Amino acid sequence: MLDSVTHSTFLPNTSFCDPLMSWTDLFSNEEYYPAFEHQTDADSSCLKTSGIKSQDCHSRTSLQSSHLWEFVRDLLLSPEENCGILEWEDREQGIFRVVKSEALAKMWGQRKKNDRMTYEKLSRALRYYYKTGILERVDRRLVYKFGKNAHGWQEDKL
DNA sequence: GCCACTTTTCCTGCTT
DNA sequence: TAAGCAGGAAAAGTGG
Repeated sequence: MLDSVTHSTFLPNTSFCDPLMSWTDLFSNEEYYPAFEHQTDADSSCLKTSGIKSQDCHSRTSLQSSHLWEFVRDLLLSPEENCGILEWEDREQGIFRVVKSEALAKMWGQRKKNDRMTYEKLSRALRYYYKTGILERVDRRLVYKFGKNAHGWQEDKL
């Protein structure tokens, strides 16, 4: 069964659209760039590009998902937008890695309107998903795996 | 207002 | 030794 949140919005060549003027627009705003001083110019450029791109989008996107795991999933399914913040380790098994932990936390914080969000807090929330089967533990740092209760991440089910 | 669920916050301990 | 990550406990937020 398709996940209504994801599928229509991450088809190839589908422009990213930010629903709440959320993170992409926020990152296109210079006010938010100081938070990314630790990142490379390439990262900032990528984020800024995403924001510009979002302005002419045509459809609502999944990044309005209310749950953290959906937010993470949607970033993974939108490689143009995650700017290398997340990447698949094993796409078929649902194993992924957080490459830029601080950037991910910042995005989530913007999404939740919480500028005190850190990766430490975000990762704590992710670890709670182990209990519910949405995520499975992988014994490697910054590596997670979608569990049996996670949906919408499988390529052949999109 | 209550309840269930999710997320946030703080803290401690472990690993790299 | 320091920094980063994992997990326990409790509080806060949210929606039904």
